[in-house]
Amino acid sequence: MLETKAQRQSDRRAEILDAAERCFARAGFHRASMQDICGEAAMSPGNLYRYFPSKEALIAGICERNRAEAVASFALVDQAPEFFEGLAGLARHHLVDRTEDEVALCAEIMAESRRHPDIAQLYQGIEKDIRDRIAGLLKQAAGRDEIRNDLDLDAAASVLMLLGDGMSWRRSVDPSFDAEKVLPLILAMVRGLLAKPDRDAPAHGAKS
Amino acid sequence: MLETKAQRQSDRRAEILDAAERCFARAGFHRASMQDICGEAAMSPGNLYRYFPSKEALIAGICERNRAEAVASFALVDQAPEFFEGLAGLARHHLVDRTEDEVALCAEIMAESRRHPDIAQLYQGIEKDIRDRIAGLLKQAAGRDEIRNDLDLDAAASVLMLLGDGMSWRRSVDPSFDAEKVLPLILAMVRGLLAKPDRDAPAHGAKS
DNA sequence: AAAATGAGAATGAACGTTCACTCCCAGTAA
DNA sequence: TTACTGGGAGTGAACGTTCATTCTCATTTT
Repeated sequence: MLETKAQRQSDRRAEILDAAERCFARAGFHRASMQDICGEAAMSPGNLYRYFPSKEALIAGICERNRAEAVASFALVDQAPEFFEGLAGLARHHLVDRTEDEVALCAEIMAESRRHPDIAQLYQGIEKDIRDRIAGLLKQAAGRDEIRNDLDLDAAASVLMLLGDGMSWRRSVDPSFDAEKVLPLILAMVRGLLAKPDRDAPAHGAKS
Repeated sequence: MLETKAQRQSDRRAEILDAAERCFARAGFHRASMQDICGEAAMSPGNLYRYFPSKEALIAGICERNRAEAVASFALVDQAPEFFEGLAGLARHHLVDRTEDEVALCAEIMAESRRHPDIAQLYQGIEKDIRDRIAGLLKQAAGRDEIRNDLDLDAAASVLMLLGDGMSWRRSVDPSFDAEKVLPLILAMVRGLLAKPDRDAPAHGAKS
């Protein structure tokens, strides 16, 4: 009884967020009006406002969902047999397999976090979370002797995040960008940065 | 006479663009109103509209200026004695030396180009220009035998641009990001990607 | 005088949000 | 069964505000 009530509410909220995601990905935050979202969600404004108190709350809700998803993807990588393999899987998952809409939405959130202080705080929380997980990954790998141990892990984590941002942005801004094609270069580059210099790295394939 | 007229007009336009840049960097495109810009430029709306026909035209004007500046910075690098040195200089100029406002503005333009088709076209023109110049740099370096010659230059150019975007975004989104600290890692990484494998690369300094 | 330059109030559209109201249905008393 | 009722779900017109843009008129320059 009570359960189903709460469940229904939660489902409805999820539906609304789905609709909002579509609108935001299509038109951006500012150009997607509440009316648009209401239309997409097949719902009147008044009713929508019973589930979310403001447009900003929609954005926040979407952020939270993304965070949950990001965290989940890290859990998957933790189980990879070897560090670079896991990293490659994570990169592929985040940067190649994502749909246009997901990338667009991510770009939108990043852009928005530059202006709305509340969103900025939320987003930076997520960033910190992700950064910590990356640092954890690196530390673990260093412990297992899979990467060089004289690295500034903090700076290395920054580099990895920066690469992620860069690929994500390039995808969302440059229609001719081919993530699939560039990813191997990136991974080779990262390997060069992180791998122990002892075992001489093989030449990365360039001519196909 | 006629010259001074045109000059005055041009100066006035530049002043307005300066004011608009400040406003846009501070508040973003959508939240910076024309009134704000008028205030910053110490000018009435009616008068401002005599110099620029729309808000979008302001954005376009700013884009053009940035393009001109970017092109100029490439000319400087072309004169560097050696490829990696030139690249490092370019990176420093674009990613470390830039002011907060310039980075913010760049982010704003990128975000806006995702929305406004006209801006998108303009921005992609600039991107293409820059990409061509990077490709030219790489080709030249390959010709001089300064970098390996089995590279996919197109993909390598993508990687370099992606790194630039990534650093730029990280700067504008993450206040704790220290470009100065990360740049050496990035450069070492790029060197690993581009340099000829013959001469064994020295270990990049990590522990400071 | 004529043209260029400037000011600032006015305009109209778009937007997020609210509010008064309707609809639907489970529960219950007759 | 039927009639009543309380409240959550849902509606959509309206509100107040903001904003880009335009209009009208004053001032300065040629």
